[in-house]
Amino acid sequence: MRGLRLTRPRRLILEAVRDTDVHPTAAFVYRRVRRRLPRVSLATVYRNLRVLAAEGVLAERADAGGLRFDGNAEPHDHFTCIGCGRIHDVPVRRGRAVRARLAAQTGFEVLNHRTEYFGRCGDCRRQGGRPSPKGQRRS
Amino acid sequence: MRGLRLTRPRRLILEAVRDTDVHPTAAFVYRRVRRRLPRVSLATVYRNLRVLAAEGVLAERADAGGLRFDGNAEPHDHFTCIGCGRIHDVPVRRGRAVRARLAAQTGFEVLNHRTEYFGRCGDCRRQGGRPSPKGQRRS
DNA sequence: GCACTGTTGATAATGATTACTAAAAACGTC
DNA sequence: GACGTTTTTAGTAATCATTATCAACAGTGC
Repeated sequence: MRGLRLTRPRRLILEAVRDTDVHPTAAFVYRRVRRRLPRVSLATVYRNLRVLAAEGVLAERADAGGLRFDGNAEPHDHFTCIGCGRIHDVPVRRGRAVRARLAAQTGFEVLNHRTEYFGRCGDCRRQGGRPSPKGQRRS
Repeated sequence: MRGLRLTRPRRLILEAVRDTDVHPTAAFVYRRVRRRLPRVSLATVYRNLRVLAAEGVLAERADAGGLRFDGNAEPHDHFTCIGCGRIHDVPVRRGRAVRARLAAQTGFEVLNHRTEYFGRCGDCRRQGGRPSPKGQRRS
């Protein structure tokens, strides 16, 4: 984290992302930060989420519903439950081997890769039935 | 492809997606279709891209720049070149094993997974240097 | 032809994200 | 701690992608 001033809005934004496990959207972070800093601006939230992501303090990811942020900046994969919509972190799988194989097959230089899993989490499996509508909800 | 009328706009939209290798956005498809059907509406393009994706004729995917469509509806992974921005199809890797392992570790039922690779394609490697700005361009 | 159903084009509405700007805060220097 | 400089902020307008609405139209079967 090179020269990066930790102003109060910035710190609260970072804490909001880290203190939840929902891989929040900007709107979610905004609602959270507003509890402690009611006059914060939505633009400030967006701006700082991008700044913090550029610094590598946060990770940024796009999914079907838009932009999401992740307080865990270490490499890891994601599992999205189609029942409740929650996104869980899962340990990243193999490293070099897959990249080397793809490179050999295609001539691409693979610098990075990320896997997304989709399915049903333990809770939703126990409840049986099909995905509840609330699963589609954004947060 | 169950009962799905192949109207002229719909057919042209499908062809536009299939006749390119760029994994186009809706705007790109719109521009293409307009060449042959100048009065087509952007809403028609969006509507039918969704319809065709729902039918399984096309695949829909979200990335940092928004929605993209893929004429290849078979399971496969993607390699995104950070140099030129192009997205290449790559064969999907192993199937069952990885899902089973994750299920055992977490209790999740994994129904599907998808891997995104990032790196530099053959052309961009040969040209050396760092990513060209045009790489960020949308199409 | 006539009723019925699905599709279209045009445009308005929505929602997320970004740009802009004047004021406030943080900093370094004296 | 006042002063000039730089960064950051709040507030708001602007932009952009996507979706909704709806009247007109086309296709089908009777």
